[in-house]
Amino acid sequence: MHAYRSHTCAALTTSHVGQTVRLSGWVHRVRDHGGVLFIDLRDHYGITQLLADTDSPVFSAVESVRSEWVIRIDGTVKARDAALVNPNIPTGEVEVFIRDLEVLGRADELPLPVFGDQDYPEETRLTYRFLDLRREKLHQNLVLRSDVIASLRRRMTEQGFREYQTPILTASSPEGARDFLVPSRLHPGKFYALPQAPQQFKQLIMVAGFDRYFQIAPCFRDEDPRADRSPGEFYQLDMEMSFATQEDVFQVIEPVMRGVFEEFAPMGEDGPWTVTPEFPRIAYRDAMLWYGSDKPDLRNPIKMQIVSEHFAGSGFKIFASLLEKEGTEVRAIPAPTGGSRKFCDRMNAFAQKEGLPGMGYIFWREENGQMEAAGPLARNIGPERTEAIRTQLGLGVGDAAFFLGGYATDFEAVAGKARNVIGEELGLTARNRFDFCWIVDFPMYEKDPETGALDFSHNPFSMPQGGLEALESQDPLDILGYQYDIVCNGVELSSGAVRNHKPEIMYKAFEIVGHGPNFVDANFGGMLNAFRYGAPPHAGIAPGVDRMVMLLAEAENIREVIMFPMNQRAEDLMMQAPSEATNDQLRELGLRLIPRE
RNA sequence: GCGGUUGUAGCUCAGUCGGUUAGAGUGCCGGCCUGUCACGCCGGAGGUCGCGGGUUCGAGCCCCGUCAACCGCGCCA
Repeated sequence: MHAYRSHTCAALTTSHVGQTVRLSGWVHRVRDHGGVLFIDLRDHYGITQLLADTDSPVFSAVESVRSEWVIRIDGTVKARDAALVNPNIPTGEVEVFIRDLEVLGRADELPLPVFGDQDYPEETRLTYRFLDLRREKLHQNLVLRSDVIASLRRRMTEQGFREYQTPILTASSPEGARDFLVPSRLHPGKFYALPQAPQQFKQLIMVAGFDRYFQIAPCFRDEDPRADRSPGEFYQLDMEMSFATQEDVFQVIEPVMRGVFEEFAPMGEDGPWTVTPEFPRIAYRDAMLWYGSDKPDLRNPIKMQIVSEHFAGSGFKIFASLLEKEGTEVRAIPAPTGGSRKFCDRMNAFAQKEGLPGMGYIFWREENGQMEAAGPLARNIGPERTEAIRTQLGLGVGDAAFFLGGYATDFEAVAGKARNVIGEELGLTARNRFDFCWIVDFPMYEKDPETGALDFSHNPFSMPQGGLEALESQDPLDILGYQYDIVCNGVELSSGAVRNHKPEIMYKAFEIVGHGPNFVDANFGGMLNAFRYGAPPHAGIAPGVDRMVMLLAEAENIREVIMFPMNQRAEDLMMQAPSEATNDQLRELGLRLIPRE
């Protein structure tokens, strides 16, 4: 017989009754009744109930085991009486009578119980991650993660993509985020950088003629974390394809995403969560107008509209005078079923908390058998304008609408948040669904609101729509890029682009933001040089693996889907990273530490 | 860097208006218990109330400072 086990803790059924078996695992729970005691034995696969009584030759030894000890037992499989079956576990119809016991690993008193599903502080959980990972939820999340990655690989491979590795120690590239630097021993004073993404490498792979590349790629960015953003490192399904248009990328990736989300959809009350059959495509400008965000949650049916005309020259002086300024507008957030003063006041308070002067509202109610528009705004602008607004928004009795005015860039973000809160509070936002969309037609450039300087609004590798001609003839702020995002349930899952593979367009694109050829050569020389020797048009995208798993696991925090995550301060509490370097190490690298004030 | 929340037993938490010996559940240790599956019953140990200072006759509670964790902003595809 095998040294440790003949079966796993999930394997035994009534068909094994009478057999002598060997099991190993962790002591999940002990129930000691004096003359008889039960142990739930747990391994990766499941739980099996063991029992021993005074007839067992090792009874006294069994009495001494404690939670989370690792043990090996030999025993006899017994069927349970009908009344004693545990329907909650797959092995609930049998149990194993212990005849021999070996303690393989004792456990001290636990700083974090494995049994039960109570919440514990992050600090404890991260310090004892190996215990937390034994717990069912986290354990399952990481199994899910592995299965999702395997599925992504299979789906990409089936479409003719191959996985190629790119360097981890590479050169710094100014893509936006702060680099992690690694000092070079052989070149004192010089540094490698960890890749923020394999961006330039995958484009070089296209130049090298590999046609279809993908990689489950580690990416490194030295930026502060968020609940949905792990400090330092994360993984992307990075892909790139040659002779491809934006449409080709969509045709490849959409079925991969839909397939994976259908394959691993969580179970809702009415069956598994559903996935958008065909991802709608929404222009960036429309997304900002309709949803106040470039990552809209489409489970929420609310769509904002421009209603400036109803307020221009109206009796509501705040908006009327506002609209006399160039570039201002008034937008409405329709709120079906939100027609109560209490709700409207609460939303107005929300807007004030978010830093706006307030959020005007109208709501419609029935008074003496007649529809009546209520709220201070309605009185100010009069019945005709109020009715025109109601008609435009398609609202009726019991509904409300909120209004925000000024420069769109000043209130858009709050409007987007308000839309989320309204959808959530009124129960309009659907549940148990993955609602995907493509956000397309991102602007190439944006203006810094403070300095007025132009900068790339996404990354500088995208091909401008209209090519060189557009760069030379159009107002930079009007130029759109072949740049796209996948968004699911309000989460930005990825962004991608048709790449700019022509050196002359690259130089021109950088010139617009004030970078001369020397800057471009110095920072992107490796890639640009390759473009001089026959570069195919190419395009790609890079969906974030951690966020996909987060959505599928219904996790609120990205640490719930990462095996060994760092904390909010980018520390690994278990491995004690980062740690100090020895003087010898520093000397070898030619580094000296400067004390910080 | 800034803002918010939190910090009391190994763990999860309660702790009233500032009041005399700081509690509960769970875990741990001991005892009892032959059908439990969150087993049950009895007993016990376990506390720098994050840390420092202050107000007060008296501080877990009030004030000031500080540290840490998480969430958010800045930052970041």
